[in-house]
Amino acid sequence: MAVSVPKQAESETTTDRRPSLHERILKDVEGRILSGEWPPGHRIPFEHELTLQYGCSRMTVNKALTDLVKRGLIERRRKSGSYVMYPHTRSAVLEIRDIKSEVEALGLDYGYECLMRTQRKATVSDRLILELRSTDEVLAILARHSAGGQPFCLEERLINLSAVPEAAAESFATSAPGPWLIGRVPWSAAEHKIRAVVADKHTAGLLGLGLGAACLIIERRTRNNGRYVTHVKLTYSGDRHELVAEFAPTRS
Amino acid sequence: MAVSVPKQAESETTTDRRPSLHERILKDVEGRILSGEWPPGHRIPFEHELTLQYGCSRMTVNKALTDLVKRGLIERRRKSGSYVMYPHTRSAVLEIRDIKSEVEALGLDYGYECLMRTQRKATVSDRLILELRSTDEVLAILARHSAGGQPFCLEERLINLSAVPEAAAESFATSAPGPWLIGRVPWSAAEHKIRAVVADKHTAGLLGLGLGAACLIIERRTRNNGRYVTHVKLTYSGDRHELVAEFAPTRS
DNA sequence: CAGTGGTCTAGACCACAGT
DNA sequence: CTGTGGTCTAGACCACTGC
Repeated sequence: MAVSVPKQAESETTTDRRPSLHERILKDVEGRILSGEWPPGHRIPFEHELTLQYGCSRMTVNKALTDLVKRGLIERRRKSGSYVMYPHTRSAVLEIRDIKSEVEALGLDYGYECLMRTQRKATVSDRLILELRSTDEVLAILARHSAGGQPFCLEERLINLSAVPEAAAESFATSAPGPWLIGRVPWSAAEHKIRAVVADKHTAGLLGLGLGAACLIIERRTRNNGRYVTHVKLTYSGDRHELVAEFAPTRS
Repeated sequence: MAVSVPKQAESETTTDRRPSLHERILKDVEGRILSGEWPPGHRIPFEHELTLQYGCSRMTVNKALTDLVKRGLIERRRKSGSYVMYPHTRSAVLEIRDIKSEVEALGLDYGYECLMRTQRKATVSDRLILELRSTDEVLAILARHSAGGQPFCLEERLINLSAVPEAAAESFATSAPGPWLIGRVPWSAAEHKIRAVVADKHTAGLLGLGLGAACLIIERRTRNNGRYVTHVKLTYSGDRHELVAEFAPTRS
């Protein structure tokens, strides 16, 4: 019969045990890396050494170090040890939010209106964008989001009706397709393209901009189960809107 | 004395054991979620049930499910169970690459030239941007990156010399400060702002653009050890450059 | 060959939230 | 009170790799 083992083996800093042990180990090592004490290329202690330092089992140490690998801070090689990674590619987490919450976060009233809604057989352009067969049908929507009574963002959306047939029954007259799709369709991957353009006459008119104004364009194509579900092109007034991205030391 | 336990307890799909067991469990559950078989709100099997299904210990199941929590796919509540998350905020991983590799990835020759380099006591503007004291010194650099002989991107950089005193000895005449900093200064966090503007006369001249061209601006402020290390403003020609972001189901 | 990490086990105790 | 997840242990076997 197995013996009940005392929980804490104690090293020295025995106070606050709110954070779990593997979390504390992770933070300790992370701290030494970020402070520069352990520079890129430095070999961090072996698992069995940390095991002794923290008075815990190898699984616990392993969990912390495995997490650090996922965060891209260290790299581990068998027989050799664990090394602080050289920062090579940096990634930023760009949070693509729901437009309504985006507007409300600015403390403004949100408005939505559907300017156009067409159901059609996929055109050549549609087929290129969503990788469709010519027999597929799509729903094309042009809508405008507003903030505080002013035009905020133009949405040009294409929905693959073969992937989301229920969308055909929705009018999207008073609520945007984005949130509807999010609540209904499981997502697995998406690609984003971000670029700047000068507003053309049509866009400028719909967004209430002067001719020649700069616009920020975000295009997103969402994939699930091996096919593209939807494509959306969002056009923002360039000087009224700013994308903010937080940094993340993600693995790459 | 502990008994050596047979490694595999086998359920049914016993073939390929290249992927580890916890990885297989993770993929299985992930697959059911992404396929829509387990929709948002669905309660996935308890750990002890999966333990039986896969014929493994609870730790192995727990590892898989803990990973799914970190990926934002499920949520776990004690006494209640584990539930498929409703997708609320979606995040995209925006990869901010080194400009040189960016250019070379396009198959073009990369060029760099330093247009201005000033070392000075922090101005009011500098102090606001990097949160400095008035006694701090900064290095200000204006540089141009080119691709295939054409101007590609303008870099306006500010380096906090209190954080990186070694930078004062660098001329940055023939190599960009970005890669130099990356190899030298540990990073912990950064903020990005992305927006579109119309090129002013000066910028248009330096980038070889027509008046009124749209530009994509990326500003990045890098933090380490509680202070800002550097700030950089990159100005790209809007229609020649496109930011690409991959999707990531990161926790939020 | 020997040492490292990768993975797994069969238990255990605890915190917490429903009932 | 009971059942769930959160964490941890003291082992174990294996794959890989540098010597």
